[in-house]
Amino acid sequence: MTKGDETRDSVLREALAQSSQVGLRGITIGGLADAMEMSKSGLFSHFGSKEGLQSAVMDYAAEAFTQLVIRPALKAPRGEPRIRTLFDRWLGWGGYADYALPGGCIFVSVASEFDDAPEGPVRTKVVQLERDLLDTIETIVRGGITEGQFRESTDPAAFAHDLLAIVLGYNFSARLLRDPAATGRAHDAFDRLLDHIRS
Amino acid sequence: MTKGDETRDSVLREALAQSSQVGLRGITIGGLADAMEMSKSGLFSHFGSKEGLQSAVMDYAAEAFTQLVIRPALKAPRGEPRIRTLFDRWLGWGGYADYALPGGCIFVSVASEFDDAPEGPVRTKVVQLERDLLDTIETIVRGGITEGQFRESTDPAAFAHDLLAIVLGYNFSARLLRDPAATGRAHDAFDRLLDHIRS
DNA sequence: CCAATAAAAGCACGACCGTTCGAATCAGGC
DNA sequence: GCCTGATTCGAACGGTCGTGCTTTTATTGG
Repeated sequence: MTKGDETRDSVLREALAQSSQVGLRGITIGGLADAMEMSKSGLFSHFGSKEGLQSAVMDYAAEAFTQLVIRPALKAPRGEPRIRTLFDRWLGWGGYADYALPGGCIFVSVASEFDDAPEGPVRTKVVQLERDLLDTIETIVRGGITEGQFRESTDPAAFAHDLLAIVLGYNFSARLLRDPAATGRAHDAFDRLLDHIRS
Repeated sequence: MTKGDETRDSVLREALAQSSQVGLRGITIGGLADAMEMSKSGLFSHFGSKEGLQSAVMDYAAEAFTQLVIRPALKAPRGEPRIRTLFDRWLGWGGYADYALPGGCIFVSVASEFDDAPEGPVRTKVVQLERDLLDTIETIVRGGITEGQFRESTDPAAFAHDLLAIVLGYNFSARLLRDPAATGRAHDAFDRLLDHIRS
């Protein structure tokens, strides 16, 4: 990895951390340059535009999420263990990297930030990544159906949607309200969701 | 109502509409002034600071929500009809006023915006209003328990949390993904949630 | 109708925004 | 160890941000 790629990478790591707290729109070239102790223009030249930076952050986040959440889940046995691993890691993946995401899951933070945004490359990317995430969940569910662990009548898309809703609710309780019961409730909801599709 | 209060009110209406789309942080004194066709300073003088404006917007939103969602729910019979009315109106309250909230429920939009924000008067207000909303749901659930419609063992706080999660998920699917199945899924999830507490 | 008061406008400010560009500095291949 | 290209920097740009003043205009009570 060349020097340029190296700084680009560490800039993205910092940008991801900041985005998880203030959103993709909240990050600032100047603020990022300060945190990295480099010049605005030097940092800027790696991305060409703020949109380019935002897109790069989302790509970087997707890569990290794949490595820290999805890959470990796919290593677990098909069906319930796999979906449970995904859920557990998802709730806490901000803490699993050598760096941290102080603002929790960025896919949650960013979702409502772009829900009413006009069409544009960043929104398109956000939507696509969220869809990819739902697709992954659906695939795992389908695997569980094939295994016979989950009912034939299970609707994978509905399950994925409901699972995402649980994570959104968890984020609300844990981060906004700082409710200590958040984790327990999320797991309860998850168990109930699983009960419904178990055969 | 004096002239000043009148303009203040219409500014808040516009500010609420904008906030539902771009968030409380996304609104701008200048942008608001343009939309109202008045000067920045004239508009500014009604609120004293941007924080003051943001707080006022949340108060205004709470008032509208009470009138358009909570009050109609409380007019419905206790128990299931009441909680169902709340849910239905909640999903669509952006369209119920003579003005519209083009960005949907502002309590949803704003939740993740402030979840990692440092303590401050606006965050405090947001948290308090969200808590009030959960309290209202809990009270309605307790009413249903008293009526005998809901199980004695029902946990009103957990129900309120789960209901909120459904709305968050609905917002995600409907507004970010623009999934036409969003409404149906939200109602399905709501029915399942009710099934669980019905006696 | 006029005076007292409230509301709105005009203007300027310092700070920060994203972006451009030319100059300085550095890295790696010969 | 130099040459070339990659990388970073410094300074500046036009804009917009929130906010403070002073002045002008509108409203209202007597």
